[in-house]
Amino acid sequence: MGSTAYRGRGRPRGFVEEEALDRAIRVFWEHGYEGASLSDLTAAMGINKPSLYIVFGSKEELFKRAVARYRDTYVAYAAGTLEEPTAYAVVESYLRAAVDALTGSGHPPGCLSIQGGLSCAPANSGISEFLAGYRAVFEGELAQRLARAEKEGDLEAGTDTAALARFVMSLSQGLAVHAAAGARREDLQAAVDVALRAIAAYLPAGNPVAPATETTGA
Amino acid sequence: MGSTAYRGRGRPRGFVEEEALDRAIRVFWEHGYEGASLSDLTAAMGINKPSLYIVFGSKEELFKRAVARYRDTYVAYAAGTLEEPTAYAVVESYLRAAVDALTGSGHPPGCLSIQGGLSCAPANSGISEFLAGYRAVFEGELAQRLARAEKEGDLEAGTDTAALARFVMSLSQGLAVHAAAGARREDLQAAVDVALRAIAAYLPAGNPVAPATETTGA
DNA sequence: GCATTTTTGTACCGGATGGTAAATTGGCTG
DNA sequence: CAGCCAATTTACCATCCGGTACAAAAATGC
Repeated sequence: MGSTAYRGRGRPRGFVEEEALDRAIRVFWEHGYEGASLSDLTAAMGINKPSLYIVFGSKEELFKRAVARYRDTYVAYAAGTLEEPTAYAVVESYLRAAVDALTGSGHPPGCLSIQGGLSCAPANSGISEFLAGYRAVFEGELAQRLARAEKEGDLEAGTDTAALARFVMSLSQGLAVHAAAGARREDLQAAVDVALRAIAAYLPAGNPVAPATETTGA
Repeated sequence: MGSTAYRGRGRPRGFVEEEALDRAIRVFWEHGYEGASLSDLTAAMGINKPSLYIVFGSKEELFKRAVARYRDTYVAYAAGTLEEPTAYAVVESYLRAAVDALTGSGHPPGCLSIQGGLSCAPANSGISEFLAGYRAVFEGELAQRLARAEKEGDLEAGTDTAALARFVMSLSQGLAVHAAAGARREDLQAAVDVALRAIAAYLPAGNPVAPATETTGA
C-alpha cells in the first residue's frame, strides 16, 4: 500500500511485475492463448520459466492476469463512455472509441478478448469460456445503461434495450475481427456511421440528439 | 465424371472423402486450426494419419479443403440472398439466414471462418490470413450488390455502399462471436432487428420496402 | 496364380510443448 | 562476518505435436 513496498529478505526481483505483464499482453493479443508458447512469453517478458511460475502460477493464471490488466488499461476508456448524458452519446462515444482502440498504433490490432481464444483445444476450453464471460460483463453494463436511458425518456418507450446492447457489442466485436485482419481505421468508422443511423431510429420523436453531419475517422 | 468412377488397381479406400472432410470441418469448427490436433482429426474422420496425408497432403491443406467445402455447404445460403430484389431484402435475408446458420442445431455454433483461427502462432500466421481473405470475398460481393442497388435507385443516391457492406459483415461476424459463446437464436435475431432499422434509414423517401412489424426469431 | 498397385495399420521420427528439480546467485538481517 | 532466503540459471521431465518409413492387406491386370 504505497511506494514503500516491503522488499523481502531474499534476492530482489530482476523485473517489474506490471512491465512483464504488459509484455505478456502483447504476445497473447497477437497470437492467442494457444498460439503463445511459454518460450514466446518468457522471451518477450525478459524472464525465464521458473520466475514466471513463481510469480504467476501457470500459463492460464498468467493469461487471466493479463486479461484483467488489459481491461484496466487498454479498455479503460469503455467505462467512461457509459457516463455520457444520453443513450445516443453513449453508443456513439463507445463505438468511436472502440474503433480507435482497435486500430491504435503501438499495440496489436483488434481485441485481446476475442483473439485470445475464441475456440480452443478441448484441454483449454476454460479459456474460451473465461473470455466469453469477460465480454458479457460490459454488454451487461451497457444494457443497464440503456435501460436507464429508456426510463429517462431518452429512448423510445418499450425499446428492447438488451437487444440494442447486443447489437452494439456484436458490431464492435465484428469490427475487432476486421481490425485484426488489418482494416483501416477510417473504414471502420464509416461502418459506425451506419450503425448510428440505427440508434437514431430509436430516439423519441423530436429528439435533437442525432448528429447533423457524420464524422468519419479521427 | 459420374457414378462410374474409375476404381484404380490397388486396395480400395475404406472411407468416402467428402464424409471424412465433413467430420474434419466439425473438429476445426469447434476447436480452431491450432486447437484441432491430428489425433482429434483422424479419430473424428475415422482414418489414420498416413491415409490423411496421402489424400489431403498436410494439415494445412486439409484445413483449406475443409473451409472450401464449408463454404459450399454450410454457407451456400449466402449467395442466394444476394439475388433478393432490393437492397433491404438482401440485407434482411442475409442477416436472418446468417443467425439461423450460426445457431443451427446439428453442428457447432458460430462460424468456421472466425473460430478457425483469428490469430495463430507465428508458424501458422498463414492460416489467419487465409481466413481473412476468405471472409473478404463475400463482403466484396455484398458491396457490389449494394452498389448495384444504389444505381438502381434502391438506396439513397451517394450511399457509401462499401461501408454498408462492412457494417453488415461486421455485425454478422460479431453475431458469430456471440453464437460461439452460446447466445440464443432469438436474442441474435433481436439484434438484427436493430440493424435493419439502420438499413431502413438509407432507403429513398417513400420507399415501401421497410417492414411493418419486426419478426423476431425463426 | 502371380506380379502390380494402392491403402492400411503400426511404429516411429525430431522437435516443441507446458511445467519442474536442483543448484547458484545476490541482497538483507543479525 | 555468517546465516538466511528468495529469485535466478540451467538442465531436465513426460507428453504431445505434425509428419513418415515400413510392411501387411486387399484389390486389379495379365
